Amino acid sequence: MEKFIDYVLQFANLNQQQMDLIKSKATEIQLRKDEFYWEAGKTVKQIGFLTDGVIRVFYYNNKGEEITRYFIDENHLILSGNTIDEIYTPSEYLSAITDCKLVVFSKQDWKEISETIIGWEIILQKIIAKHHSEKIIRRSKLVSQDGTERYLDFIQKFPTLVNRVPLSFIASYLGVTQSSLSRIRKNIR
Amino acid sequence: MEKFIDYVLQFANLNQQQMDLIKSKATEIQLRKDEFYWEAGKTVKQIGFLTDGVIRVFYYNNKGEEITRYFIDENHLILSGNTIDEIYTPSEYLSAITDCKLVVFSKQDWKEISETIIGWEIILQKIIAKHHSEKIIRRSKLVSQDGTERYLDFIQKFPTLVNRVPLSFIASYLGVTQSSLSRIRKNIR
DNA sequence: ATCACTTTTTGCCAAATGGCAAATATTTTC
DNA sequence: GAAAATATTTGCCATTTGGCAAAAAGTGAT
Repeated sequence: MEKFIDYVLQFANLNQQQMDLIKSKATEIQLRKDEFYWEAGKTVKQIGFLTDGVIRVFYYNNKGEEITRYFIDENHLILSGNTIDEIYTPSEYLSAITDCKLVVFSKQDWKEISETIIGWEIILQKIIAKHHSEKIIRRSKLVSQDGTERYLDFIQKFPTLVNRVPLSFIASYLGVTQSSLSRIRKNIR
Repeated sequence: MEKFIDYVLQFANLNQQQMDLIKSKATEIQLRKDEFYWEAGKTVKQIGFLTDGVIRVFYYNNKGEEITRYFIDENHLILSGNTIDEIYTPSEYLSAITDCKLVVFSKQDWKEISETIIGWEIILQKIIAKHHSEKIIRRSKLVSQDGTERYLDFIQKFPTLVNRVPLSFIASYLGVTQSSLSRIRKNIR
């Protein structure tokens, strides 16, 4: 819970009253490994903040293969697609790679909280825009790199994920097969 | 000019006064083929809308290779990075692939226009978010596709670009070499 | 029409990656 | 701690892509 308050404090000042409001509206939930947080086609009714664990975002391509689009780790808002919209139905899945803890707010409560924190709405837009830009840059870079470069880039950018995320998911994220990534790893050592 | 008004009308209603305001603030400019619209490191002072032509967005990777990140064609706002911020200095280049016509607004005028159109600010955020999401999805898809799939996807999504953009830029965008793309093209026929 | 210049295609071969299945290694469960 | 389940590595070979340079095709100016 404190983690979420700290997160917000990075971007806006909060007085005691605001903090209390946030705390009163927050619900802490847990996900066990392999549990879904979102499923494609099911409307999302909450805004979530991940305090512990790792979640992966994936979809099925037209060959029916599961493609990992990215990972979310602790201390990040879950902002896939247009979650913030009042009604949002994702076209992809979010599932827990490890056991997870989250703080969630109903959209109604979230709205109420937003309204009491001056400028929060705009700040949130900027956070989203920043996340988006980073993802675009990150995905774009992959395209012009070979497997080894992609992997080196990955471990440099997400050192804390490497040991918590199965190889197969990283491979999918990087757009190489699992066996290729295994060989790439071997060559690096 | 009318093209820009039409663009805005897709998202918001405008009365005569608002249209006149927009017209009075707009400046039409032209770019000749290969001219830069933005250069990395040079602060952007305008908001631009492309009415004719094609622009490509590119950067240099760590090997010094020019990587095309995407193309912008007519009737689109130029919204790379956080252009909308008051001060924005891009880290990439935008250059005209064909002769281009644009409508541009100084940031000051843009702000003034925004303030007279109710909800415009929010609508703009949504447009940006939508553009971003599309780019993320588009780039992500590439990663799990081979060259042929990437190219087929490209011509399906951007049929009007294929004949106006040199092969080498498309190849760079798709993350394959020029000669590979040439062979891919041959196989498709 | 010709020349100069740019873009695209092609040939040749090397390197990287994929596909599949079996062998190892690691983790989980009882 | 052993058995079962899951994840990773490896071997083998086919396919794809890259790299480089030359040839061919296309474009534009005179």
